Amino acid sequence: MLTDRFLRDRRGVSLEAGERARLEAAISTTSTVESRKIIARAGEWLDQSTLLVEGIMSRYLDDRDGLRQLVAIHLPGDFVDLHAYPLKHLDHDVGTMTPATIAIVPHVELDAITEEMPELTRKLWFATLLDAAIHRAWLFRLGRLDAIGRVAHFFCETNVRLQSAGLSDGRQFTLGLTQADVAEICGLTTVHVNRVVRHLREEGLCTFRNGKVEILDAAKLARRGQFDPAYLYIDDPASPPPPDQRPRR
Amino acid sequence: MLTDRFLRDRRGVSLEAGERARLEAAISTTSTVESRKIIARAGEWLDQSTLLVEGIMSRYLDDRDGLRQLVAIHLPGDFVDLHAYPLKHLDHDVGTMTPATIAIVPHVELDAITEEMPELTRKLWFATLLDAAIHRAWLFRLGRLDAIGRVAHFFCETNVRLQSAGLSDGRQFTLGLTQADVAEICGLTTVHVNRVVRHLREEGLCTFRNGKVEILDAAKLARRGQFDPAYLYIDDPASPPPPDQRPRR
DNA sequence: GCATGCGATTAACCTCGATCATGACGATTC
DNA sequence: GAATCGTCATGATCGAGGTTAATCGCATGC
Repeated sequence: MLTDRFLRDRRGVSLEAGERARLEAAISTTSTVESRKIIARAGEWLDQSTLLVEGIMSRYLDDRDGLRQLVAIHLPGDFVDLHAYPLKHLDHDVGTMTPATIAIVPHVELDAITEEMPELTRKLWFATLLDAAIHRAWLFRLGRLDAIGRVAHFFCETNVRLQSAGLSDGRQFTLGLTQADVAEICGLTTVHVNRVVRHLREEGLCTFRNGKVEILDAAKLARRGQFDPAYLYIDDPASPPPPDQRPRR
Repeated sequence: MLTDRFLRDRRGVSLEAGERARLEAAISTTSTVESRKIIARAGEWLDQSTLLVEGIMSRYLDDRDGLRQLVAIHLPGDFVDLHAYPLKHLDHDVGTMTPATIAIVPHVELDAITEEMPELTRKLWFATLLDAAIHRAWLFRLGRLDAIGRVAHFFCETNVRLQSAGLSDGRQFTLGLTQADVAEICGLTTVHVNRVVRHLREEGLCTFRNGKVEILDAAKLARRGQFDPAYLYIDDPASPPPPDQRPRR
């Protein structure tokens, strides 16, 4: 199903079969989009949202000189601009990074869901807040890490996210991105990303060639990028949620 | 009322009287908190959220060395950790920056609201996505602006937000923050924030003394920080939403 | 009266990453 | 086969901002 990867293995909020079916039924059309196409522009009024089925998409802001700062990248299973449902106007552009397959969900369908299925509504709400949590990790990355740490953190995050989508084995994965893309994500220049990539390779942490990332030493890479996957809210039987005063569940 | 400033003058989503009353009724307690206190820690399980009535609060992530990166500051009227309602666990700490008055809303009340009032639910959802939009502006700030631009952008944003809360006249406002706080927001050192503040003063853009900001040249300051308030979704009869293919309304 | 402490300020020094430039390699097009 | 373009690679130079440290102003407390 098109929604199979949506909220997969997320702590406590994975969809029930009925909920998934309802969401699937909300899809009006699916289509393929070529690489590097703009799907939605900042300020546009939207009455539908986009579920990413295959490929990689991004959201970004432009500066005065036309340079971009990516604020999110989206992987298969992500509801790319679900936040357009309550917001209606986006504050950024949305585009593809690679060829992509997308499914369209009209907002009128979401109206129906929010009227009838409060539990599913909370899960959709959760999905948009997961993106916000990733924004916060990116803020940490840009504000507190040096260039090497930023790239390391980004690779760690993407590895975990792709793994939960079943698209990485945890050791290597294909990311259709160039060094210039990574630069726009990490707030660096492509020249410097190139040097960072070389450094990471020489230190035996990871390699990045032809859009393919290979993790050589996951622990060291995570340490270098101060990466802790807790903010991704992924179910992992091996690492239960942190201790706290939570009632059992 | 305690909720008077919540979603005030936000494009198309201000609360109806009945909705505001319902939210007001959802408040269980109010209390005052002293400055620099932690309200919630990362990972904790939460069954209530906090509406900020008076004062300034922040959300932040710690790096390995104990340095903090602020990911949000909250002003009176903000529903500081409403995102804890769907998320249950936060990925960051929440604390006060100044003495504050807060109102507590138990999640069971929000359960009831989401069951019975889908329209209000969408507005609450909107409020959490507004915070995400601000996250994105902060990402732009950290990723694409230099030190002077970052501080300029932050002062512009805060001015507009405080103005919509009725706490700034657009020319000057009191922000209980130190230069060190601004450093944690802008990903800089306090020493450099000091240099930036001097520069902004010497250039006649704004001053920052004793936690008070005075805007000397709003247009120049906005230009220097590449600030465009669209992402704050504030109703402003003087500046209608950007042109697009939206059906009339 | 003095001690204490926080925040602002300023200087000296140095590093990280930007900028500018050049070239290699492979894929595409004509 | 030549030309073009996107991506990767690498060197040289420079400047924005970090680091360290010293000082000052001012409030608070004893």
